[in-house]
Amino acid sequence: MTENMLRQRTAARRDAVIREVLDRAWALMARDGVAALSVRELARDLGVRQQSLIYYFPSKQALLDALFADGFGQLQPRLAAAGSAAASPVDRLVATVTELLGYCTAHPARYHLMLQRTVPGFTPSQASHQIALDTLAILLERLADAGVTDPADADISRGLINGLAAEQVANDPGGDRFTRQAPRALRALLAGLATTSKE
Amino acid sequence: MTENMLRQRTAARRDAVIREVLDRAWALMARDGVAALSVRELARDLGVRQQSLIYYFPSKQALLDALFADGFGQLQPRLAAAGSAAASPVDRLVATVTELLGYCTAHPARYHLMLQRTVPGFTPSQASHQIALDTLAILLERLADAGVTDPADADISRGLINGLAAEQVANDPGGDRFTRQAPRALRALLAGLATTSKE
DNA sequence: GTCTATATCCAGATAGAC
DNA sequence: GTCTATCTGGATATAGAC
Repeated sequence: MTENMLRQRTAARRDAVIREVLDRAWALMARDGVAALSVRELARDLGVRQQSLIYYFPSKQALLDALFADGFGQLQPRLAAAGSAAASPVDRLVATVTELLGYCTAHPARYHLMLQRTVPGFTPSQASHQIALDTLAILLERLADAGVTDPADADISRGLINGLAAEQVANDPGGDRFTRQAPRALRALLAGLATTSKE
Repeated sequence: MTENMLRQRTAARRDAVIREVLDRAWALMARDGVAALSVRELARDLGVRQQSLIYYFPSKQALLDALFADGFGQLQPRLAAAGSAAASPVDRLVATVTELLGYCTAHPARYHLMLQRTVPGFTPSQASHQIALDTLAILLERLADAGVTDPADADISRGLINGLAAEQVANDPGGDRFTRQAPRALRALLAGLATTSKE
């Protein structure tokens, strides 16, 4: 067994541990809220000492940043694949938005950390922020394909999408009162924007 | 001087102290974020001991609840008065939404506490929640006057309005990139909803 | 009404043994 | 890699003097 093979094995094990830590962190956040996550409690939940986690994540900031990047790393391929069999660009946009809203409402804690971004002292690193921008780019591309090329109109559309997610998570958690309106809301907005002058 | 007059004077003084505490709390939240507010720091800022504030607010929860109610108590008359000189129901709706978005972006901390509601352990009391509902009712009434009578369409409209506020506060704080689109966005959505079937 | 003193608990981070 | 031990500082809340 060469030294290189050993290094691969230990690296793989390290990745597996990190994966488990992130999964447990998501679970705790889902249960108690994003702001309630403490490294101590996470460690207790994992059966180790708080200090041992520092070996993997040197600070709480680093842990939150890893979670942020992890969330977008999961969301991005889902958005990219959404509506691949759609009959029209608008249908594909609707499918993409439905996928996004499904993710947000199924995982309110992720929505809070990744998109709402009101977690106490947290700001994503530049690298993690880039992953978020790349993911947002998918949505903007689908919007453009559906005819929303004006940046102002894209901002409006983003607002509607984010707003449906926000209302859903805040005022009907676990339900679909707001998100189920997304297809009609989007089609109506697109139609309205196309016929409403910019005064 | 009767005992009753004395009681009034001391009650007035108590109200004045409470007013000052709330104002300083809003200022600190605006500076450091809602979640960062601590009773200790607030007391330090006011020049008293943390324990003295408990005389006015028995717990941090009570303080946050008072702030929540105070914010809606200020917002409600502003919304009620908005667009009183408007030429049409739609114009009045636009004026009301503009007022709301102006409040949210001028006071992101209030938006966070009152409408975003992701403050660690905070849930408003039933009484405070009612004030929030009464305020929301003004917006719903203006929407109905503008022709949005279908509850589903009202939900969609709420989503758009809240979403523009959320995007503005999160992605262009201090600017007006999203909120300035509100009039066009609203008019377009209303027009679109009126002509888009519910399939 | 405001204070001192204190209780109790929790957080994140560091040093260094093994 | 994980541990024990410890540091440092923060939080909310209570008891009781003045």
